[in-house]
Formats: sequence, structure tokens, C-alpha cells
Amino acid sequence: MKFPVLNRSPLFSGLSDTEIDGIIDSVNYRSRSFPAGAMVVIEGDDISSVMIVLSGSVRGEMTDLTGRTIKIEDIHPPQALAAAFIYGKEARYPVNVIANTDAELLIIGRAEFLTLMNNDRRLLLNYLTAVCTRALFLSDRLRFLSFRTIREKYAHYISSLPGANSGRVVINRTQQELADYFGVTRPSLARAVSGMESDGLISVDRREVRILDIRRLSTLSES
Amino acid sequence: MKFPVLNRSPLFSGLSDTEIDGIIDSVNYRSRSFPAGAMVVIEGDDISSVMIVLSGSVRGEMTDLTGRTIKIEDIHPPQALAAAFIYGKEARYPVNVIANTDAELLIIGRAEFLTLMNNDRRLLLNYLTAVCTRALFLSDRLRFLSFRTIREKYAHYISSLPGANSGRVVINRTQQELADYFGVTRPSLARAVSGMESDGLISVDRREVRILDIRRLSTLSES
DNA sequence: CACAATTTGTAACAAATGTTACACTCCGTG
DNA sequence: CACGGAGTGTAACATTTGTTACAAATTGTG
Repeated sequence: MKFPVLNRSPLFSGLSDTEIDGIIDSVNYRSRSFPAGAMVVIEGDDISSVMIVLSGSVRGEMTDLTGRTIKIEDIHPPQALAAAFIYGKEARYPVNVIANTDAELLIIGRAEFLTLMNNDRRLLLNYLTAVCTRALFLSDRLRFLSFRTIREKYAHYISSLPGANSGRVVINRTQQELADYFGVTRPSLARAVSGMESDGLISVDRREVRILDIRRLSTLSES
Repeated sequence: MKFPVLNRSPLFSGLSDTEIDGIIDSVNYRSRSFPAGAMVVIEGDDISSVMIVLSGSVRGEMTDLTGRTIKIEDIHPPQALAAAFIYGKEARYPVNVIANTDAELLIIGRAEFLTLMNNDRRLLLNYLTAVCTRALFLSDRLRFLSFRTIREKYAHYISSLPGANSGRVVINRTQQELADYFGVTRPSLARAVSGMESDGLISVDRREVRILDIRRLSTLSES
């Protein structure tokens, strides 16, 4: 097999090694090596290809106005770069991508990847699943960040958990993880939660929350 | 033509009326009428079909813990419901959808719509463009909401506008629109901007902004 | 059981933002 | 020109959140 790592990619899941080889060979692909530290793509570049990390690792970095960089995330084989953006209107890379180590990337033009998807329904469904799941994830995050107060975020969060109707839910994250999820600091979250408890809205025992006053819980943002 | 409104849908753009008819007829579709006020889908329902509004209009509504509803958006012909989520893992409607007026919806099963896309490359590309563009939009919004301070959001916003390199940009939105985009109130935005001006970071004349001190502009969040 | 690491609760103060209200400029209209 | 609306600048005060620090509770481990 040419690129053995691909059979662990969600994009090619359900396909045999032979089929993957056949698909890759049927198209005009390139593979390109980058030495450690090399720029793979520059923020603002047009996204014209699917780029899949085959070996090594790369990282996304945002650039500050002064040129200072902030690391966003590492991308390891067999993940793809900006997979959910490829066919977007005027899609551009939102960040710089730099090789952490010597790295090799598989590059397939966007039109040719479209042909591949057209020829294999499983590949198409795999890609659609990836993009739609990403959109779901982003939309979910956006909902929580758009709530103003921590109380609102917390109220909506616990009411979305299984068991909310029965008035008793269990949060399966640490407070720190939940705070990160909400985009707030942990002490602030703890303060908001204990405030809601002393207001009689909920009753908290560590990760177990009982909903005491549904009506006020939902209207707290207006009072 | 069976459903004339479809030729104005981005999903079918580039296809002739005859082709659209052919595509629809080749698949097992349903069209369903809802009287004004009827529930079209319930929050949490599995997304198993593509649903396109053919006539009338429907609205998305979030439900509060008490049952109070908050209107999210209206959906008019020929828009689709939750188009970017259809193929997501365990995709569920994030909101209730209710008919504003008597409304008719075209319903095509998700697997069958996949077949349609497999048979027509233009349809496939149209759908991919829609989903990816949506992911881009969500990702962009998420970036701004994840900046802590208004100054940071504003700094990143103006530095992403054309002309930022020349040190002079023009914002083509009202202050109110920009404040909504950032998820803050207008007076707060105005205060942050005038604070940055009196700190010598920028010079503002209504919608025209000159960048005076790029270095400090990007480090303001740490001071 | 003793111990360390993790997680959570809480407090005091600083910083940022929301809220409300009002004045001012710009611009189109009668 | 007078008028009104839209957009903007600004101020005072309340509220919320961040920051920092430390204590208490829980969990895992030898």
C-alpha cells in the first residue's frame, strides 16, 4: 500500500487498502515533503487542494498584528487541513500551518477530489459526515458563547443533559473543562453555580445537580 | 415545472428547469403541507431528510426551560432546514420549527439525496459549497466570540479588513451591527474604541480608522 | 493508612462590560 | 429652513467577570 496511514482516516473508512490505492492512483495527486519549521500554508492562501498529513506533524498558528504567533492546534496523520472549508466560497486558510517535524503531505486538487467522491459513494458520505459533524460542533459551541451570562450558559447546559426532565442531571466533565467549554474561568463558573444554589434555583453536590426551580432558572437572565 | 421555486435555490443553481424536474422525478420524494402554526420538526428529532420550504414560511424557535419560546430565524422558500447538519453524526434538529403561514415542504430522504448528488456533479458541488461556506461562517463568528475583550475583537476585526496593511481601513457596517457581530452592546463598543483612540492606538473618524501603533494594538490584551 | 495530586469552594479586589440616559452630528424630506 | 430619524459620542452607576490566592474535599496510589 502506498500510504498505509490512510486506512485509519475517517475519510477512507469502510474502504479496503486495495480500494484506497485504486482511488489514489486514479487521480492526479502529489505528495510533498516539508522540513521541520517550514511553512506549509500561509494564512489567507486560497484553499485549492485537500491536504492530508501522511507523516510527521504540523501545527496551526495564528498571527498577531505584531507577528507574534499563537499556537492553535497540532495536526497529526492522517488528519486533513481545513477539511470543512475546502469547497467554501472564497475559502482561505484561517491560520498559518507550519511543520513541527519533517512532514509529508498528500495533496489532491479540490476538483479532482470532487471527482473521487463522485465515483465512490462511501468516500462521499465519509466526507459529508465529516463536514456536517464539524458544522454541528461549531454551531453548538457558538450557542454557548452567545449566551451573555455564565448563569445562562450553565442553565442551558444542564437542561440539555439527559435527565433534565426528571430534575436531576450528572455533569460528566470537570469544572475546569466546563469553564473552558463556556469560555470563562473556573472560579467565575464556581461562583455563578454557588450563587444559583443559594438563590434556590438548583442544588449541587459536586457533579450531580438537582433542578429545584425551573421557572426562575430560565428567567434569571431578565431579573 | 413541478416546483418552480427550486430554480432560485442555490442548491440547484446551474441546472435548467427541465433538469431539476428530472432530478426530482428520479427520486422518491414527498411534499407535505402544514397549516399555519403547525410543528414542522421538534427540537431533538433525528435529521433524516432534506426539507426544503416550497411555499409559505416557517420559523426556528428555541424552547426555554419553562416552555417559553425565543424566535431564532425565519426560513423562506427555497431555503432548506438545517442543511449543513444533515449528514452529521447523530444529527438532530437544534430547534423547533413551526409554520408561520400555511406552508409546503419538499422532503427527500437523506440517502436518496445522496444518490442525487452522486448522479449530478453540479448538485454535489452546490451542496458542498453550501455546507463548507456555512462552516466557514460559523468558524469566523466563533473566533470573534472567543476573544475576551472588546479591544481584542476590534483589533482583530480591523486588521482583517482590506487596507489594514496600509494602516487605513473603512468599516462598512454601523456601530450597532458591529456590536451585534461581536456579541456586545453598542455603548460598550463605542467606549472601547474611544479608549483605544485616546491611548493612541488608532485614530477614528466615524467609519474610517487609521492604525497608529500596530505593536501596542496587538498587545493591549496583556497590559 | 498516609500521602500526593486533582478537583472544588470561596474570598477580596481589579477590570471589563452592561444599562440607561442624553446630547450631538449628519442627512434626507417636506 | 425646520424637522425628524439614524447613527454616534459620552457619562454615571450597577453588574458581571477576571485574577489571585488559599483552604477544603475527593480521589488514586503505594
